[in-house]
Amino acid sequence: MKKITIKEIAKITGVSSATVSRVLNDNGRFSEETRKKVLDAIEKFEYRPNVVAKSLRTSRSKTIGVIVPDITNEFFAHIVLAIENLCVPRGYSVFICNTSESEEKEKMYIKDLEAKGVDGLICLSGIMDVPADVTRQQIPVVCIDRKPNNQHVIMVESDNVTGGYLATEELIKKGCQKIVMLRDERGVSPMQNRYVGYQQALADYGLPLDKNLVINVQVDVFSAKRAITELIQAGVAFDGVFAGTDWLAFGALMALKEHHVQVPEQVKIVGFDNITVSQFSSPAITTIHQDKAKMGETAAKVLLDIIDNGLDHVKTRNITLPIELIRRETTG
Amino acid sequence: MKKITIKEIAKITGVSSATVSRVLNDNGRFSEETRKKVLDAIEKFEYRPNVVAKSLRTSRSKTIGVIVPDITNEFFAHIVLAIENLCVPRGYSVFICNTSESEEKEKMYIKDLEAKGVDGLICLSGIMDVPADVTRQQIPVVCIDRKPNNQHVIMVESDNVTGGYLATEELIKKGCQKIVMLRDERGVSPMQNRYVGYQQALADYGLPLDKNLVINVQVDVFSAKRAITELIQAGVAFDGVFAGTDWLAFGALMALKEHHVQVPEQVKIVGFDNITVSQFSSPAITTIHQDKAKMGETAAKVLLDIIDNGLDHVKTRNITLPIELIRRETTG
DNA sequence: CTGTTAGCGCGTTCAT
DNA sequence: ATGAACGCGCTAACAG
Repeated sequence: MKKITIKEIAKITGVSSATVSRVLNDNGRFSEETRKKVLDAIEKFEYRPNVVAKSLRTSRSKTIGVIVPDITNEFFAHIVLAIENLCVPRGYSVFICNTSESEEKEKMYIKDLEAKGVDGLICLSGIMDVPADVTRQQIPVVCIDRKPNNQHVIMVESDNVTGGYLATEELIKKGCQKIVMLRDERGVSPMQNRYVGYQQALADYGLPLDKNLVINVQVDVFSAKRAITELIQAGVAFDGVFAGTDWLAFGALMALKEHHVQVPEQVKIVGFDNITVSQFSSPAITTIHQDKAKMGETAAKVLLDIIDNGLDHVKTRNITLPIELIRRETTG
Repeated sequence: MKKITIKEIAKITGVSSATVSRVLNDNGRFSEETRKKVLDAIEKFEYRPNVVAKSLRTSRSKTIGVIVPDITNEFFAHIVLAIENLCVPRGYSVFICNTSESEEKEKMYIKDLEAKGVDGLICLSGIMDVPADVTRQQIPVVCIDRKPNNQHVIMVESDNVTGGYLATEELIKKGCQKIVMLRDERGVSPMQNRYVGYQQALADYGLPLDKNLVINVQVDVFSAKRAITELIQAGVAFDGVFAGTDWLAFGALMALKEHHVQVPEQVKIVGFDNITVSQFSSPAITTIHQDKAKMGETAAKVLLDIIDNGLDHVKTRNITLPIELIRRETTG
């Protein structure tokens, strides 16, 4: 069965295609009678506008692109889902693009999305800056969880400094004196801010900053496990771990359990993100909750706002979302 | 900066737009000299073809749609990632659509994707049948992990019967006599097949099928936990649990731990899927590994094959992928 | 090897 | 309130 076009609907109803178009887009300048006729025919013949043609004509694709490092990462998946849940009801479709943490892929995807004529872009926790020739194209861009150098880019992130502070404070208040921090070796901005919070808390409570306890790791369970194992084997004394992500916290927990270090009795742990692993591990991991849904929703809202009303219309270029300490067993 | 078009490249290089198009698509019928000229101009002016116009002209969008119940579900996320990893290098983009398990949304998305002119569709573990008016449109459809009624739909799934068999057999061989099965109350086809395997194994080893041990639950941790808790409280005797998914297995484990039932000493557990929760829970859960990457990859491969060569070209309409028993601590 | 022409399906003047 | 005509950017058929 061939697809039916606007022209055929016009012929069927005995009006011109222009009129059908007007009815379709509710542009006025048609009588109630013709509206009925046209709508009936559309219903009857199951007409669907060809969005490609529409897109070519209007040069608006009603589509946005999302660049994400890894969709199998629960944290990102929740954000992406929130973006979609906001955009689709407003008539926008979403291209989700996995970069697998590859800078090259990221660049490739952005160019590709540009060629596809997306109306806007959301970049999640990306590595590189948004290419200048993209932003020059006037395509609105909103970044989540990453500080780009481009000035004219909007940014949405959690209050990582406060998060780092609360995490560290919790450990201190529960009696920890020597607190390890496990952080992303790449020194990305969110992790850097968590580290700032860590330092502030130590300072506020009169604890020294011991650089030997600040460990840079790759962001995966086993790197964390290895790092903590090495610490134990080297005989380094510590009684608390602030892990930059829940997976790092879990890796730390694995290492401690394996060496029969009691958690939380001998060592306490706080993670970051509040993803399921922290909820369901045993003992359950105290963590800093990031409102992933809100992050995605906010970014999408701002982006659609820019698309509709222009960049100048937006007041705040840096949106910081509150975080929350979730107390569980590892600081019990 | 305005976007540059093929016509302008033509003017600049002093050839016709048709020739530029030929060079662009490597369609032959142009000299090496003009190729150079055109390519240079393209490079210099950073020309990018307008894929929307191309799409309108060729009525091929180089885009496929993926319908998925929930992208935050690790199992689905891995499949989707595999699909994308296969499609993108072959020049196809992927629309990922979350139905949130809603039949209405699923229907809506499929119509939407149709209007967008996707070249093909992959449906993941969907609830309803693919609407007839979509398949009538000749849009190729491949389903993963779900048995649709439509005859002309290709199907990719794990060998769930064997999976159910191996899971149950493992429990039996480790000494279990009264094996609970936790399964999806909706009776979807993959789960049904796992149940068939469960029955076969029981029969082969001369164990009776006790309907009281076959429990229908919603597919989430807490439903499983509740179901097992009720079983314990009701004083039902059992020494093994075959859970239809790893999350169900984990819920069962939670309930058993809470009631101080030793796992695996008193009750053994086998899950299904092999996702991280089974790997990292303590004790780690024995499970049936599904090759998610392969599932996504296979479905995508077949779909692109149909798009390129037509449906008739495909030999097997039902593709079954092997599974594997992963022994861990819950059957230790 | 290359240019001319004719749409793909739609929205949008500019008429009436 | 409605229709005719044009063109968005591109590819395919035909002519040379």
